[in-house]
Amino acid sequence: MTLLNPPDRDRLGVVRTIPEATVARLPVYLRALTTLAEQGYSVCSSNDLATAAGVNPAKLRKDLSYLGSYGTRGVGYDIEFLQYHVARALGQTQDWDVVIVGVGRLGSALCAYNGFSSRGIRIAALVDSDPAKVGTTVGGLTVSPMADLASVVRKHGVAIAVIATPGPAAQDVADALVEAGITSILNFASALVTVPADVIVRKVDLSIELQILAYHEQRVRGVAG
Amino acid sequence: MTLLNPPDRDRLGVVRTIPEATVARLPVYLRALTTLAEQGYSVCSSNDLATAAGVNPAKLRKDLSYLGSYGTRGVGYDIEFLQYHVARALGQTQDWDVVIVGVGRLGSALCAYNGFSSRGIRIAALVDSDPAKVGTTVGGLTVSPMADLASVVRKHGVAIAVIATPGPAAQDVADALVEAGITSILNFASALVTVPADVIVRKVDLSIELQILAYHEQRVRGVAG
DNA sequence: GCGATTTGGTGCACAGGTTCACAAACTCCT
DNA sequence: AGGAGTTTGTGAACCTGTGCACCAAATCGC
Repeated sequence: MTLLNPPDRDRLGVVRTIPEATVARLPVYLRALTTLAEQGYSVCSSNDLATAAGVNPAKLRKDLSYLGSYGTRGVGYDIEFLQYHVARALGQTQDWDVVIVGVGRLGSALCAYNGFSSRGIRIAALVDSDPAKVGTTVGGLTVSPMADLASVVRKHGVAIAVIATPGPAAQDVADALVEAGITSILNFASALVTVPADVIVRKVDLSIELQILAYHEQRVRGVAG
Repeated sequence: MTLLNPPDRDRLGVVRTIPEATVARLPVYLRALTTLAEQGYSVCSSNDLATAAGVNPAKLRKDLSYLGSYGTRGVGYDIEFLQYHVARALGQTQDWDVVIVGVGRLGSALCAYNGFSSRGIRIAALVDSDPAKVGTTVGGLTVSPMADLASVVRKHGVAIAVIATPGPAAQDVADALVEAGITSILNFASALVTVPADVIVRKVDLSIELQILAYHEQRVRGVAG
């Protein structure tokens, strides 16, 4: 994955890039902060937050230091203040519209998932190639045909799409998404999709996760008997 | 993650540990091999397979070398032969029974997903705490109550479980799973669960994936305008 | 047979990420 | 005001993973 755009700079012009591994943990920290806030805390130490997030305290501090210096030595982090800055770093000062392609069981489940709205994600539209599904309502949204993809994307200013179709359809869908102007794709289909270099694809594969667990089971099994 | 069991050794007694990053890619290779086989190929080079799997050829060769020396220089890999050995390394010589806890939309979607059976994964049982769901049939399986969890696990010899409940229930479910003898957990709930050191947990968080994509969108957006 | 060609296996250097350890900076108490 | 106790921010060592570049081994053509 190559990032072609120039990196962020702070007000002194110093390059401030957030490592990929850190970016992946920021949402976890944000959730942990919310949990702590709900429990009534207003300040927390790196130890508290690291425990709540399930990481090493040193790693947490280093991660947060990439965003800036938002803690106070001898005191800790102001939760609300840090929450704001982590959310800001992640781009959650605005809501991001997402289009889901493929309204099967998984697509419907995603659509009904209500953990998105509080994290700056809004399901803006549903698209499916099956004429029987087009026009039906799922989770308050009407399913549009694939032919309307480009206009749907343009209308809502959608940049992020989810592929929740069967594997064989994934590449065609990805091509259509790129054509429509989508630049970030979350791919649940069990197939590799190739896209231009300026489009980012993340892949979530349910059976691979279970296969990895099976591998570890087999390892201990092999030693035991 | 610490592996407490002694590592595998080959017949000469040499330690043969497969790096975690490699383990995570083996299922991808296996799928790519299946695709190539379906296209009529019986042999492939590391280049062919790497392209099909979307990785660097050198990385592919290094990954496969951890399993043993199953290619032929000047020729390539015999697809069927390699398929067998990758499957064997992953523990796919047997089927692995999985229990799903939480038969909401996501649990049902997982249950209906038919990519599992061909990858050595079998959904053996469904469990839910909601009395209204207990006794209903989903994807050919009858939903059992949480109280029956231990006996279900024992009966089928299940070692792997999936948590597909709302976040707040996740820790209680994880505790019950550990108590029932489960040693590998795939957690879809948006909450951190803590387990004893000998239990492996993998976490898949849908909103985190989208938040990461949103971050990258914001980055390019920030430069553009 | 033998050289040219193809292709797997692997040593090595580099990059990225993690963890430790410690100085800097803040609070609190006297 | 100053010392004791906390807690952050970060330099540095370490570890894992990646990818090049080359060696070894097999095939092919003659």
